[in-house]
Amino acid sequence: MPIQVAIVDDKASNRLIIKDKLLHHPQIRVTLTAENGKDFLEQMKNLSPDKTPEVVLMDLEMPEMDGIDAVAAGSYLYPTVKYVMLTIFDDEERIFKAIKAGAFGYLLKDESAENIAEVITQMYETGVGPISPGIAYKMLQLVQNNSVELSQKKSEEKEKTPFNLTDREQEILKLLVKGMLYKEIGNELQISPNTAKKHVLNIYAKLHVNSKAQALALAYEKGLI
Amino acid sequence: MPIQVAIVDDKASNRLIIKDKLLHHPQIRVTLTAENGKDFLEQMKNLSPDKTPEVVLMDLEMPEMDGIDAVAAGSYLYPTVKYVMLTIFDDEERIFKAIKAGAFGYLLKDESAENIAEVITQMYETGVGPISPGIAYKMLQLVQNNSVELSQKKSEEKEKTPFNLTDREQEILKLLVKGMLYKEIGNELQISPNTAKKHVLNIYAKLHVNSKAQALALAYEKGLI
DNA sequence: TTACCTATAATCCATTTGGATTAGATAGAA
DNA sequence: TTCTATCTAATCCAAATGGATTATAGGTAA
Repeated sequence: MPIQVAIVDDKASNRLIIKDKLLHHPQIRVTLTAENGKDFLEQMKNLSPDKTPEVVLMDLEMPEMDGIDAVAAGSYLYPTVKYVMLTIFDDEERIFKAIKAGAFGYLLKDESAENIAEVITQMYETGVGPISPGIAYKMLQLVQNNSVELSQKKSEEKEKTPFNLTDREQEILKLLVKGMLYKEIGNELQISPNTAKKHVLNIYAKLHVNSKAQALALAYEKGLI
Repeated sequence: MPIQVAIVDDKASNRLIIKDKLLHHPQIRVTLTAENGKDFLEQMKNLSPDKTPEVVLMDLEMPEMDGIDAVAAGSYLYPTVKYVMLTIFDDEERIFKAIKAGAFGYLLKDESAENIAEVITQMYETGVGPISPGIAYKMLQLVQNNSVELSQKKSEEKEKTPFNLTDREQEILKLLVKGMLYKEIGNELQISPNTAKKHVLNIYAKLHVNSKAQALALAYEKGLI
């Protein structure tokens, strides 16, 4: 089955050029094109799940909604999709922002057909595309200078569950903070939505809050998740 | 002139394997091998300057002195040398420490000869190596999950409001993420709760979400707040 | 065994939210 | 001026949520 690819670019000519370049690669099929971030998100919403692209080539600069915002929303709404930023020149600053927003690679638009195809394939298989020296250098500097920490803590014995949440409750809290409905949580955990709700209300009681939004705010601020 | 490379690994077999892999690449010459960090530093001290390696492939775990300490000292004593960490498995924590200590690249030991050679070459030419997909993935996750910022804000350049939220909408998003009800938001801003709701729904439309919880999740994860 | 906790599930009811739509006021751009 | 964007506000309706309560089953501790 070919890798399903979406192209998001405001210039029709650019979409065509890239599409053409990929035409001779049978393992890749362009199944969706959009002319800006908003258009992309709207089309995604009305798409049957089996048509969901695996890799999205996303222009950085576009009217209505640019590529960074589109990736930010897209990587939240469709976390399995891999986003590759398209740039004309090496716009490191914005590429970096895009990575932070959830992009996993980038491509220069005038890349050869073979390179584009290879990046898409690699992206699909390994989860990341090649990182240019410039971006890698930036990331390294960042890590060397900024006090970024790995989310370790593996050393601590059993992490005491905050607020005495049970394992199940913690599990449900994780889904809760993703913005899921009772229905969806129940579905995810193979339990009745009523039960999911009961758990959520129990969590509220333990956290001393009384709404999803409050629970999320607390969970995020106190790092419960 | 070939790139001069050092290999530091406590297992003789590992040193041999890597050396062999590089044997067929005439542009690379292994000029120094050491079996631990201490050994490496001592050999470096007694080396004529023209024999100084340009790139050092450094194992992480070694007796006497491990790779992290060796890089820390080495990058101070010989700042022009590029240090590439060798890992068998994905040891995030220590790779990370090595970066902070001054390493500029990472390689999985079972990487192909071609990939190792390419990393060394790029390391020599550009200062950083194309990071292997596994490590790149980790770096990306790191950058994505930690709210790190690029060094400065590049002069002025008015910061673009994310998702084209208006000032009012941004103001309301701030209250939203505190877990407030429409009623409370309206009260806070001295407007009708209906108006507050309208704003909130407008925000949803711009973020392409359709619930408070989703908006909060997106806002928190993408650092809109 | 009894008592307790947890996970499961359901029901009733009031409140809140989300979606769609309409509309007035104002300010700025074309 | 006309067009457009923004902020304001309201209404109707359906869906989701929050609160309270009841109930069953399994496991654990006293």
